[in-house]
Amino acid sequence: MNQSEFPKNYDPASAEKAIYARWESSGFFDPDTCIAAGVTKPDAPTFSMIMPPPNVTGVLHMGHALMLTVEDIMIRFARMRGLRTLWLPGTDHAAIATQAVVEKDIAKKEGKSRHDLGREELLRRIDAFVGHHHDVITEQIKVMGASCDWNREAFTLDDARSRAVRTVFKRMYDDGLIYRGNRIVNWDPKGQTTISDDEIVYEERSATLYTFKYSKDFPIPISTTRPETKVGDTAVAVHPDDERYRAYIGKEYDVEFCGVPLHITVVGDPAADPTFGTGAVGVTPAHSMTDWEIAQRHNLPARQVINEYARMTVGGPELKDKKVAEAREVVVAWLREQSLLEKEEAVAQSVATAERTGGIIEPLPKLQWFVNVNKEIPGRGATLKDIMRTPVADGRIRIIPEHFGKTYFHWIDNLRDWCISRQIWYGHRIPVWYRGDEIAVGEAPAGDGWEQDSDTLDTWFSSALWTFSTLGWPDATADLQAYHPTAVLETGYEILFFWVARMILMTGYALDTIPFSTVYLHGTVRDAQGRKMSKSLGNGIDPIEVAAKYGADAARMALVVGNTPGTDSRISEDKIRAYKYFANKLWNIIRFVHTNCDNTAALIPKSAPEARTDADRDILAKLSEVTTAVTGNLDRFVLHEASQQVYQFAWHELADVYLEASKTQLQDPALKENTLRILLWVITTTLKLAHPFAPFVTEELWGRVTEATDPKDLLMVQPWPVVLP
RNA sequence: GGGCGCAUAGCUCAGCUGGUUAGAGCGUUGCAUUCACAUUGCAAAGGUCCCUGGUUCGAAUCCAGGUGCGCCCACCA
Repeated sequence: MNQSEFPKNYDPASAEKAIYARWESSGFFDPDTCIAAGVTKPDAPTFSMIMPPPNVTGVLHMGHALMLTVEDIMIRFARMRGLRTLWLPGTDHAAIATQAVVEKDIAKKEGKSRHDLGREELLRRIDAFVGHHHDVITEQIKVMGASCDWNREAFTLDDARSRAVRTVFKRMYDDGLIYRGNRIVNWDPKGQTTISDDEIVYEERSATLYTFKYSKDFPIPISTTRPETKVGDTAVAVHPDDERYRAYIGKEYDVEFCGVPLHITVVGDPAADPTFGTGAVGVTPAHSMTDWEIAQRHNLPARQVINEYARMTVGGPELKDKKVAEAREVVVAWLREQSLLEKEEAVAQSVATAERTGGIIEPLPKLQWFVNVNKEIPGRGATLKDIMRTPVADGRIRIIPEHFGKTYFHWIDNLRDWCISRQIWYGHRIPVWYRGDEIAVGEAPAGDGWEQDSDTLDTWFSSALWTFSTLGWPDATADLQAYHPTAVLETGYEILFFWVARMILMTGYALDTIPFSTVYLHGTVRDAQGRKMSKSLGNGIDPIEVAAKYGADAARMALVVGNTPGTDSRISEDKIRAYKYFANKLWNIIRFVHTNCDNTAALIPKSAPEARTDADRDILAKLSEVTTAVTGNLDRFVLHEASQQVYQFAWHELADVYLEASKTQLQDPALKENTLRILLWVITTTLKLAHPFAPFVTEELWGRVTEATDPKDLLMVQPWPVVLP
């Protein structure tokens, strides 16, 4: 082989695309093909992972790149160890996020709202948007080298997943776990929809705490930051042991507050904190979660005074139809006028806002669908909370890093019923049909006059089914049988609650098993200064650009080396460049052997060759050591150690020490051939060890050393090196 | 208010169940180099392992307290 065929430096840009195409055309991403071709034994144990589906809202970022890298390392390792390995890819419809992006775009370009377009037209537009992003995303996944099975690709909103959603919904409804109820929900007036507790972002703001009485005759002053809601008060709550107010408990008063007649009952409730404000709470059941609960305990009526557009619905012309902020001023002015205002204090307040739209959340009573997490499941002797807690508590599900288990339990302990209905159009429509007083659940009923619930389901409802809906459930498919429960769920710690917990819930409920036995949580990828990457800061590093410039292998290594699970990491171009150099180092190790040997393929030993010099013995011993260490670390998911060990060995043992020693040994005719055998043995083993981390360059070099062209000779399906005892 | 985590070389971080002179990458400094690679090699400098106390033959590692950061949760009216 001459110089032009083996250039001095590795050029990832020209090699990677062709290598991925070879992998894909081999069909070995699909475990069925592996079995058919004989690279995997049909009775081999399985190793399966379902890819956390990226949102079709955007394109891939560094967080996705980290996810794909970690998962691909696990998958390639498993495949090379001879396991029946499945990595199933997919994308997520991300209901609220996607609809919000498309609506915003239409508003900007055409000045139209969703109501101008209508439900069908909006959905058509969203589908077009989603189709485009899906294609971009799948290309990007390939750029990163992900060896996932595209034959089994899934989408959270396709027909198969829809059927799974309807089936679970129906079953839960029949079990009384899904119910419709009038409850206080987090209403986002900007997005015109309900959102879950987890989609709320609290913002620290300064506010004024007003202390006043409803009227001159009312005996108890109250404090609030939201005087405008007081027109909806039906009670005042005081602590039952509070001496100051005990005498008033049970008394009822009629007052006129800012032109609105109120009927106030004084109740004793432990929720009232005697040390806060005046120790008495004005209870507004319709516009506060806490107050709603107080009202439930004392059978108090709820009176809605704010509508879906955050405007007042009661009072005279000075109040009615006003936005809440304006109404507040009106009420405060009235209080001053009436000399009812006793105190004004500046306080810090955390305001609930919607994660997606930034709108200030207005708690409202609404008819919504809920999942009851505290009800005993018929015939199971357990609640959904129990189902979430038990497998983690008893160790059937292992969370890495371990300490997230504590956070997980803490979250479950504080969990309330899950509101699953959303007032948006994009998503799984709630599978409930109404006709007068009749109700049908699950599938559309025959006959005329039925109308389907207009709401859609929370995205996480369908995501929660992901490990089994992707494998064909509710049918008892061969895939479901073979690959479920999956081996590992690898995802970011920020969605432990959103997603991981709910997968455990749904799988435990629907299949009476666990969705996965290991949860591997990765941290957030930050920039070199430790800031989160964001569009507004403009500090994002695009993984696709990086892959083009330095190679996907370099990006993968940079993301994994020194990055422990559950911990945020920093990435910079400097770090990525360092691993581009590593790929080049591997390249030149092989290049060196090529310049000294023109029949590498024929000389590759079948088993460990004999050592004749101290240098030989030393490198073979080191090779065994690193093989054992890397294998052990990959088995335990300690990727940051394993990747570093490969790097260290290839560069500082093989290249720096043995290659140098081999230069003199190659001059000795008595040693030359054996030295080449050892070199080839060590090199081929090293390529195998490095392959999960840097799949492209190792595959390329493997081809150059073995000169083999049969798909079965691809490095990706070679057996993992074994250390003989 | 409740919970979780972090503090180790100039920078970014490893360091498992406590055990020789505490490690890596990047950076810095010096030397080398027509020899696989300058995307190189060799070498060097650089650390009270945040503080205090405890357990121990022995602590970066375990325990308690403190200080400083960060994150998550929450019904602060």
